Amino acid sequence: MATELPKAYDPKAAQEKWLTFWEQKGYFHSEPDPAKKPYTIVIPPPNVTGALHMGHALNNTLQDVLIRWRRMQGYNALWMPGTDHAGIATQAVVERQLLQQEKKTRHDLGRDELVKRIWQWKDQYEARILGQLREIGASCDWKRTRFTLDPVCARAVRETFFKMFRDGYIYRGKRLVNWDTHLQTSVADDETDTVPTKSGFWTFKYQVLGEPGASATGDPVFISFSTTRPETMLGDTAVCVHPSDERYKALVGKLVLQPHTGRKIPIIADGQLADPELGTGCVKVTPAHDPNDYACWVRHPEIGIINILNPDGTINDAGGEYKGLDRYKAREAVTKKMEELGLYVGKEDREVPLKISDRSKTPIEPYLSDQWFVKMADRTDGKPGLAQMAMDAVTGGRVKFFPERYADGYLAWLGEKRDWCISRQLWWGHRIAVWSRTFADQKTFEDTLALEAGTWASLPHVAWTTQDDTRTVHICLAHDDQDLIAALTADGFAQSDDVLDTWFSSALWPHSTLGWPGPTLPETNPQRKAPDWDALRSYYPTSTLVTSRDIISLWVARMVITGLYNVGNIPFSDVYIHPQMQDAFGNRMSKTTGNGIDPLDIVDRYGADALRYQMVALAGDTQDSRMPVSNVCPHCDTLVPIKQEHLSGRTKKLVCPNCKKPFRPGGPWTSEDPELITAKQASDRFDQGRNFANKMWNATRFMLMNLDGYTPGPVDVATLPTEDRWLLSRLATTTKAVTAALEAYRFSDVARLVYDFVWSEFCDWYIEMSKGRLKAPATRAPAQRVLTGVLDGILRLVQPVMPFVAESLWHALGEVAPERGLPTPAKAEESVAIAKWPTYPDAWIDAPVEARFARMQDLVRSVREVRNRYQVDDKTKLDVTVKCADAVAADFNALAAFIGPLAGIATLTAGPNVAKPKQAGGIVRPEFEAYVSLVGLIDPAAEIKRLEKQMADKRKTLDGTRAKLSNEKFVSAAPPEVVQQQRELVADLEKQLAALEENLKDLQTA
RNA sequence: GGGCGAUUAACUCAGUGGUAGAGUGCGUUCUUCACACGGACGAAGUCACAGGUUCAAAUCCUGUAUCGCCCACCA
Repeated sequence: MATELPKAYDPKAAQEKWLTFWEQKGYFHSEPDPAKKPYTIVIPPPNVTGALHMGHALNNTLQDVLIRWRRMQGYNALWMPGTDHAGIATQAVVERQLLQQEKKTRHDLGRDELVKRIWQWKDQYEARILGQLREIGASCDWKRTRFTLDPVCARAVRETFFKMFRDGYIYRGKRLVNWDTHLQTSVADDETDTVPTKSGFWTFKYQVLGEPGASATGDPVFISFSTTRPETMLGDTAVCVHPSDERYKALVGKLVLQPHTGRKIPIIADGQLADPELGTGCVKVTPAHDPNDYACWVRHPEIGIINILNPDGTINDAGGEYKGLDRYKAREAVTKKMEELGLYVGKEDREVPLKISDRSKTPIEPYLSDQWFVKMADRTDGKPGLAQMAMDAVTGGRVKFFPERYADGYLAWLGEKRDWCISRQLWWGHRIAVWSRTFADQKTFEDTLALEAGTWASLPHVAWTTQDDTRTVHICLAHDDQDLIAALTADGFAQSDDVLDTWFSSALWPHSTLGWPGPTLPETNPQRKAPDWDALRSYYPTSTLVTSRDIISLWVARMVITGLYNVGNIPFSDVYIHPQMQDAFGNRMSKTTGNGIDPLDIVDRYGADALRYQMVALAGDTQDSRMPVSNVCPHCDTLVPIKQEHLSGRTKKLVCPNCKKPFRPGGPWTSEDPELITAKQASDRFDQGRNFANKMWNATRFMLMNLDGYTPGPVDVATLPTEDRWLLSRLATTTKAVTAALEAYRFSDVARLVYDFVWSEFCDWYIEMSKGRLKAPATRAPAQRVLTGVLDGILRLVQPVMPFVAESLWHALGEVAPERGLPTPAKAEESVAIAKWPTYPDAWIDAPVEARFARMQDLVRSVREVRNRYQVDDKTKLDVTVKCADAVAADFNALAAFIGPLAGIATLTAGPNVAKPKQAGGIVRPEFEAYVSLVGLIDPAAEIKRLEKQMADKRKTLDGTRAKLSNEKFVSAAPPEVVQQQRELVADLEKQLAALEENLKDLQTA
């Protein structure tokens, strides 16, 4: 007797066992190998800010499916794992923790100490993230794990920055940034939230100066304007009206008095800034503190630009008597002064959109600051324009998007060719390697340049540029030349405090992790492997990038840019964009709203295979995919679906509808609540995957119980019975379709195809049919060979999606049938993770056999339906007579050995001339003229009603189709095969209706 | 405001011109020797709405509505 498997699949045991096994075998490590074609994926590095969520589970499962599949296909498959330092997000989370736990700011700690703390945080969360990836079965090459601040990456960042600086792509410029006054850093637009906030809408007036400062009546003339931020009046450099606004036409060009500062500022006309319909139609212009005003200043630079804020949000010297006041205090003071001067017109309460920093949760100030930029525009000096270069890669088809439509967004964004601000006022990140000195006077500036420029120009690792308006020299070093740095420092140069935008290092990820700019850098971590030119040559460009659409511009576009710029080649040929997950109500999942699910909750409850199966199943080509979430009652394990009302305002307590006990819903809680147990989260969407794993487990279990005496041997398909040929036809078809779906990134098709084949065709039909054959010695051996051979193929097909259950069953099967396979058996590989991806001969695909089998299935289902409708118990065998063509009868006879047991038929008589039995029960299914002997089991009235309804439906279809066929236009315009098909349909329906009619008569006379 | 996507059974989704599909759930039934995380059978849909193209529309076109995502804007 073969080894017996437990009755149910135990995911936990399997996961632990096979993770260790795979690692020991080293299957996932890849080395450059000229004999094999490479297939490479670099992971979108998760931020080290926290744990992985469901979006990561989706993203990484899909990558793993591709990698495992290509590995089986014989590619040299490399999946490069790693994490991202996520500058602002990580620093903010550590700073927040520092403030909460120690009541300290980063300035209390100092740069070195804070960075040290963040490294500690990083080590902790990196380990956690990599552990989570491992747990869901990600077959990454862990030896190549990278972090965006690794020396390997730092070197690439330094090199890229230097090259871009030298080539004139990087420049110093002013930029109105989102300034976080609390963290004292600029933040990106997407790192802010806009929240409606109660505030005011003030209206003031400025007095118009000029000849002779009066109206016709001699009274002073005023111009009024509205604002939501009165304190910015301190920085006003103009007031602006629409050029076609008749009310103000006469005033354009005159000056007004800014009363707080005493400045005389002009009235200008600008159609883009002022809207005559809004407010007074006149608007004040504060270029340094408002994005629109800034844009106005760019159009009218003569008005000037005045910064009134210090980095901490207090008013600076430009604010005169208001200097040192916090901006909100200044707002009051400035307003009060206007009241005193009689320039205050009014105020209404209004809800205004206020930009809040995601990280510090404090209001953002638009703030003018010096930043480093990468120039994206086309160039006139023959060097390529970066944006255009990346656009050409997509329009030229070298980089392809799946689904294609995402290319449009990519091209539209790049088409704006907006420069990329790459400096961040942070401590956590790649520090910018630029040393700068601002000279106090023009002469020293020029003298120094005259003296030093020649020296700098002669050094290949030095690039320099000047900012003439501020008399500043910027020197960029390709590497830390300590002597030069010492000399520069002695000369008054200081290194920039800024670090680079996180996306700058992420943009290099595909080539920096593969060793660019080579050669080998000494590796400090003994467990990891340093990349070199060889790796870059072998694995670059990578094959597929798998990501979600929200970072197509931030990340994908920039990888294409730097790949082309640094390596001279695209970073990847395919970009697959997967859907985003939403909750049951179409809202995006997030921890803070509590509608997300922790993937490890799912692994724990349903198993990693179930999680992965579901991720694959929902990855269709639409943008979004919904996942209803439930809380698991910690008392009685009931699933309590999350309702819309639970989400608004975060319900803190739920009562289980089943056991009536209270619990705290799962969500963004940072700690346990001793009073109220916190629920884990779940979703019954994962049932399907869990059940599927168990189904395969039990199919294998059945086989192991029936493989006594198994001997391997070749199988000649042509001589096999119909059901075997049907199964092999289905296997070959399915395998081909699965392979095609993977090639086209149609993941949901993969899940569906495999599921249907295994469950419906293999288990429900073939295994059931094999039971009889396995009992008879004469037919046992071929059935065993087909069963093991097909299961072998199934496990291979399933491995990329559900590797744990596949590996478990592979080994279980291997114990009994180590040699197996179709058509010729071979020794099975030691692991399905490295087994060959299956392919079967096209000749196996046999449409006539499938058609015959479908008829048999129809008959079986029909008889079962009758049994069920008339409540005939299973022990009662039925006699069935089928009137049909000879060919069909032959099929039935060929399959009679199975039809009987499957449908509980005692005698089956089939042929064109069979006589209807004297006491027929009813028509089994109108597709056949089939009669079942059912004595005394029919309720004629109910049956007549049912038949009439059925006949009415058929007649409707028949009439419609007949009308269609009698239409000359249809017959002439439609393709001949369609016309033929419709004719057959009519004939079929007529036959069915006639049979139903006859049956109805029988019933009426009974 | 612009772009993209969605709207098909109670739920989650397939279905791109020719008789409406699956899984879950639901109902009936079966705990007989792979699996109750199971087997068998069944009920359930004006394919969001309105026009148009076509012999023929869930499918193609136009518009409307609702929902979602991205981008821009909001003195």
